[in-house]
Amino acid sequence: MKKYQFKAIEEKWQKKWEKSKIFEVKEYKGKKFYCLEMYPYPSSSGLHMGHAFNYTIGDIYARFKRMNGFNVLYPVGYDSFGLPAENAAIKTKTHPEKFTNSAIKNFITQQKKLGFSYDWSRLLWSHDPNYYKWNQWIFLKMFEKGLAYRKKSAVNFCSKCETVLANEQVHNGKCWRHQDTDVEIKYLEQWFLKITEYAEELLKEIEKLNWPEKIKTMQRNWIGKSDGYEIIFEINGEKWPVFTTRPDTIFGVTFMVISAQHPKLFDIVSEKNKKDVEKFLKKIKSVSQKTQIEKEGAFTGSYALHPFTKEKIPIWVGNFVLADYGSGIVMGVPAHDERDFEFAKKYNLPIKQVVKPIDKEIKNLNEAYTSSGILINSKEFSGLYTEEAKEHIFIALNEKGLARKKTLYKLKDWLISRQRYWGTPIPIIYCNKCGIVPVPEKDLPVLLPKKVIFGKGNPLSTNKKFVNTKCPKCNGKARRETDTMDTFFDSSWYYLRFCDNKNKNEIFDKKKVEYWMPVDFYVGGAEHATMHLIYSRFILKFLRDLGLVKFNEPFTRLFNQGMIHGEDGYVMSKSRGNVVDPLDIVKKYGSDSLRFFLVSMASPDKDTSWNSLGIESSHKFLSNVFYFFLNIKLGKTKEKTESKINKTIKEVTENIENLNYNIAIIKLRSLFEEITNQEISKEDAETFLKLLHPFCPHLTEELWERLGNKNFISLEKWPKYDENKINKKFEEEDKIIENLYEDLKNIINIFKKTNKKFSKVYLYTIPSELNLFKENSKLLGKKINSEIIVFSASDPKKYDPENKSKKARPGKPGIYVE
RNA sequence: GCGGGAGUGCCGGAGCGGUCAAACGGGCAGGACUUAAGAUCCUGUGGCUUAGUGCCUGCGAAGGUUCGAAUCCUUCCUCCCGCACCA
Repeated sequence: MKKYQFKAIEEKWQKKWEKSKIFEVKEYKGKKFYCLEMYPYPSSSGLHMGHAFNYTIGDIYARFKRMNGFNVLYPVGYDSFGLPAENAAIKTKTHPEKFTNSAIKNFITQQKKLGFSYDWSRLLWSHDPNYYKWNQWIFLKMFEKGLAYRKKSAVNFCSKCETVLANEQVHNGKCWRHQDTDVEIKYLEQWFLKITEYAEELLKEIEKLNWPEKIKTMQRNWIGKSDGYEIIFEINGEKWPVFTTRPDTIFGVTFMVISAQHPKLFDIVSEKNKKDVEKFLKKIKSVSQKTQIEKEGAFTGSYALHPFTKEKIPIWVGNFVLADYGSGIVMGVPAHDERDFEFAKKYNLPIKQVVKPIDKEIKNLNEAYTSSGILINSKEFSGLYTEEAKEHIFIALNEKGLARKKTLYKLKDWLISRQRYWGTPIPIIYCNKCGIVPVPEKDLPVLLPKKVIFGKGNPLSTNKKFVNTKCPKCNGKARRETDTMDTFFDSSWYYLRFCDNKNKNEIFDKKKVEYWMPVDFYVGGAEHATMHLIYSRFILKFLRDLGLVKFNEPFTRLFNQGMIHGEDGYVMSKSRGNVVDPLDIVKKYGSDSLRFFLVSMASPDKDTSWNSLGIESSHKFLSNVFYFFLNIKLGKTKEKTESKINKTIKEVTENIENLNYNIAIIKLRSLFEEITNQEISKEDAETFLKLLHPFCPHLTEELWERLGNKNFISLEKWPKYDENKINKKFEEEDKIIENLYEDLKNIINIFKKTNKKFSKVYLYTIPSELNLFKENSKLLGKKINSEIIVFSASDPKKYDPENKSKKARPGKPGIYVE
C-alpha cells in the first residue's frame, strides 16, 4: 500500500499555490471578506505553537469564506520595530535591521510550510521606510490638529528598557517587559497623543462591536468613565478645583490631599513644612502606584477654606492621590471613604460622620460608611437622602460659581516617545528661533540612520549627522527630535495599508480601503485588549475625522484564541522544557495533521494543553482518509449515507461559522466513518473533501486531484445541503438497532454469568420492521458472535418455543435466545 | 477589592431546561489477527440488579425555581485571567 506521503504532498501544493498566485486578490470583485490575524513581532526563534494556532484559526476561516464565494483579503505582515530586536542585535553585535530581516525571512518560510492561504503580494513590515513614512505622516496630521503635543510630566521609566513607557505598558508597577524591574518616576518632556479626545466615542461604540465580552469590559474599565462634580476650594487666595462624586459628604471634609506628583505642589508647601514634604517625596517610587501600598503623607502647612463653613481644612500631600486624574487634589472625607479613613486613622485626623444609614444609627465608625443614606451634621442639608443631597449641594455651590458637573475618564493621553533606536523617528525639528517645527511632508520619511553607535542611551542622540539639521522655517541651525515612536503606533493602522500596500503617493487609496475595510474577522490574543485594540480604534477614528475613511471601527468581529500550554499543563517555556515546536510537528506528521489537531483539541477560544498522543491520532485519521481515497470505489451513495452527508454539510457549515472547529471535526470524523467500506458517488466523495479542506488544505488538494479534477479545491464552491435529503428516519432506525444491541448484550451477559450456552438468536418483529432488522442482522450477529434469525411476529411458520413473539412492539422486537 | 471565565469520567473535552452514564479523542482492560512484537480491527470502561428490567450514585458544595436541571436562580468553595488606592 502506498504511504501517506504528507511531506511530498504538502510541498507540492505549497509550490502550486505560490506559482499560481490563487490567493492574490483584487478589489471590486463581488462581496468582500477581510480576514486578519494580529501581525506578529518577528522574533528570531521563529513561530511558536501560539502563532501556529492563531494562523490556523484565521486560515480555516479565510478558506471557508473563500469557498463560500467571498472575495477574501487575507494578508500577512510583521510588526518589526521594537525593543527586543534592538536588544538582541546589541547582544549578538549585529544591526537590528539585519537581525530583523533574517527573522522575517525565517517567519515567511515557516508560515509557508503551514499552508496558510495568504496573499503574499501584500506583505508589509513596519521598519520599511515606505511604511513608517506614513506613521510620520499621521503624526504630522495629529500635530497639525493639536492632537500630538509635547508636555513635561512625571512619566514611567524603565531602567532596563532605558526608555519611558506608556501607562498601558506598566503592569503592577513594573515594566511589562521586565517583571522584575520597578518603574521609576522621571520628569521629562515627552510626546503625547490626545486619545482622551476620543474617550467618549471609544466608550460608546464598544457596545456595537462583535467582540468577546471580556475584551469589551476591559476596554470599558480602561476608559473608566466617571460622572461627578468639580468643587472650588480656596487655597491661599487661589481657586483650586477638586473633583468628587460625593458632594453630599462635603460637610464631612476634615482634610485635603494633594498628589505627590502635582506640578503645583510646592506652591502650597509652606517654608516650615518643606523639609518634611521633601523627605516624604523621596520615599515614593512610581507615578501611578499600581500596587496597593500603605498610605503615607505629610502636612503641607497650607489650608483650604470650606466653601460652606469657611473652616480651615489642613492640606496634606499623599502617595495615594493620582496627579493626572481629576485635578490631582482630593477632599478627604474619612467617615465615608475607605482610603480617607485609613489615612485619617494613620495621622490622627478628625473623622466626622455626615451620612447615616436609613434604618439605624452608627455610634462609633470602625470603618468608612460608603453606602448611601440620610445626611446628618450638614446644616440645612441634613435630613436629605444622598442622591437629592448631591443635587441640592451642587445647586447651592453652583449659584456661587463654586461647582460644576464634570465627567472624568481614567484613560490618559498616549505617551508615544521612546528613547530608543529601533522605531519610527518622530518627525519634529527644534529650532532655537522658531521652536518646535514639524518636518514638512515633502521631506518624509525622516529616515532612521543606519550607522549608529549602540551603547548607553539613545543611539540617535549621539548621531550628529542625524541630529544636526536646518530649520525648515528659517533655515537656521536646528536639531532633530531623537525620540522614536512607540511601536504600538505602527500596529494601530497596518490593517489599512494591506488594502494598498505599495502606494508611494499616499497613505492608501481611499477607494480600496472603502472596499476592503473594516476587517470582518480579526484573530489574536487577549493580551492586546487595552493596548493595540484601543490604539487602533483611536487612530482609525482620527483618520476618519481627516476624511480618509468613512467607517467608525476597524475590527467588526474579534476572536481571541486560547493559550496552548505544554503537555504538563504549564505555559510553554524554555526553562520548563515543555516547549513543542510547531515546525518539529510539521516535520514528523505534516502541517495538515498539526492544523487538524490544533483545532480538534478544544474550542479554539479555550486554553488547552498539548498532547503528543492526540497528534498521533489526528495523523492516523488523515492517513485513513488518504488510504480510503486511494482505493475509493465510486458508485451510488446509499440513501442513508446521503442523509448523513447533507446533515454534516449543514452542521459543519454552522460549526465553522461559529468557530466551533472542534465540533466540526467530530462531525467530519463521524461522516468519514459512515462513508468508509461502501460505495459513494464521486460528488459525495468530493463533498467530503471540500468539508475537510479548510482544515487540511494540502491533503484535500491532492485527493481532489486524484479524483480527476484539474482545478484547485481551494477555489471550489462550498457544498450546499438539501434539507429534503436529511431524513430523521435513519437516525431513528440507528437508535432502534442500538437499543436492540443493548438488550441482546444484557441477555447474553446473563447467559454468560450462569454459564448457559447459546448459539442462536431469534427476533420477532412487527411486520413493517421486518426488513430493517433483516438488514442489520448480519452486522449485529457479528458483534455478538452468534447467528441472528429474524421472523415477522405474524409469521405462522416461525420457530418460537417460548412465545416471545408476543413481546414484539414497534421499535422493539421480541427476542429468544437458545 | 472589582470585573470576566471556568469547575463534568482515569485524562483532554462535548452537552447549556427533558431522549445524558455523558458526543469525539486519548489512556487503560479484554479479545481477534500474528511465531512474537508493532500496526490494524472489535469489545468493555460508576455500582447493584435483571432473559432484554429496575434501582441507586453522578456533572465543585449546599439550597431554591420547575412536572423535570450539568444546564436557570441564590449562597459558598476552588482555579485561571484582567484591572486595581480613579476620589
